[in-house]
Amino acid sequence: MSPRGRKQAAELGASSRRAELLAHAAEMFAERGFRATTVRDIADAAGMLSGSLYHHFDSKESMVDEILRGFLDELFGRYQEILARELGPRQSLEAIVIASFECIEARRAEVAVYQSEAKYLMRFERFSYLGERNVEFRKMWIGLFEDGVRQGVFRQGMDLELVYRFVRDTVWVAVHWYRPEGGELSARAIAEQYLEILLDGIGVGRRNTVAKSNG
Amino acid sequence: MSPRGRKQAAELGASSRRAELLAHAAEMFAERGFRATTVRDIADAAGMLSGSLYHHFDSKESMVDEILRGFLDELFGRYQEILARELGPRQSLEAIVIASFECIEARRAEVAVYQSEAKYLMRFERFSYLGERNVEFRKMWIGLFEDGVRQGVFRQGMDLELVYRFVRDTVWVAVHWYRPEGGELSARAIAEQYLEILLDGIGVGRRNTVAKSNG
DNA sequence: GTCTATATCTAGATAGAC
DNA sequence: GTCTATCTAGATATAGAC
Repeated sequence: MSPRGRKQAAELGASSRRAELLAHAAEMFAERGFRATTVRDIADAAGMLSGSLYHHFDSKESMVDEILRGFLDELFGRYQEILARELGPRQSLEAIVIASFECIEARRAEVAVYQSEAKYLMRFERFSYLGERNVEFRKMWIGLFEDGVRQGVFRQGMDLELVYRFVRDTVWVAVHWYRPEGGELSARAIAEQYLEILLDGIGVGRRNTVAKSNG
Repeated sequence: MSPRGRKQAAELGASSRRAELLAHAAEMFAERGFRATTVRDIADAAGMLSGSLYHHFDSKESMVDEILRGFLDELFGRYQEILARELGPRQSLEAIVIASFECIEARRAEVAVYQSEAKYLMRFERFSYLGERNVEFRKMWIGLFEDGVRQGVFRQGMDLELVYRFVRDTVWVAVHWYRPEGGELSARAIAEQYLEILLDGIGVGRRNTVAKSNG
């Protein structure tokens, strides 16, 4: 083997070990939470001792950082790509919801870590990008809804800030119960059912019968 | 003051101190998470030293236990009460959603603790009641939706397990952003907007236009 | 009922041998 | 690249004085 070949193999070996450690870490951060997971837990899962882990990462924080950056970059790229296609508000909404559920399917652990730890981590300067991403995501969603209302495909008179929060939350909390392995429901199938509820509602016919509050 | 009066005052003092400590604990568990909150944090907030806290509670676990039991008992009682009124599926749904948002308003910290810590705590025997409550809540919701479909007020052909999860999640995750103090939106006002989305959807007219998956 | 002092444990992280 | 050994900090919890 040439020196170059050896070097490449070594790098591949090192990076695959890194990836393996990250995968274990993501799984455990998702399952028990970031703070409840010890570096010993992660090292154990990978069959090494905690000291050895520091050859690959310089802290537990660096691990969660890498996990979150990777996930957010991909997700944001995917959303941008869909919007760039200019399908119109309704089809963009559908594509984005489907992409989100597919993301849950493909990167369950990462999504769960983001979902349950972002709020806590955001307070540290190192993780300020989490807040920035939130702003971007919000702008994207609200813009989509505004377009939809303007074009007459979404109802008028809704509080779009609320709509945004409901959609965002409902899509992402699914990560806590969605297990593609066991059941038969594909990400697409779930997305379709969800979109049916979101676009048409669960009621039969239009109502406007909820008693309005006095205040 | 009579001996009896003194005893009552002492008990009242003790129990109000307990309540105060629990309130601080709930606030901090909600904000930073159960494990990230130290007994020192709680004691500090109440203006005492960590050792003194153990005069009132025998462990940090006991504190979160008391918080969750109190919250779940009240919430479940409230739901039962609404169902006992036999208002029919649609009005029951509306009343339960409104009651849930009111609960978020009135007991924000407790709801947040339940929301973010139940999954972790459930694995310990001491907190097995969390799992039991989940089963009861699920039975109640699914039953409500089944009645509604049977009576023709909710659409047929929906996966009610999915509907249940979406409703449950959307209602409860609101605790992470809903701050009644600042804004003008009352719990009732949010519940109404939410019910409008849930019952009628955000789309204009019926569609059935989501491309069905091939699988 | 609170304080002081401290026992005990567990965590993240480092240094140097192999 | 992994192991052994260990440092340091911070956590829960306890005991006994006041």
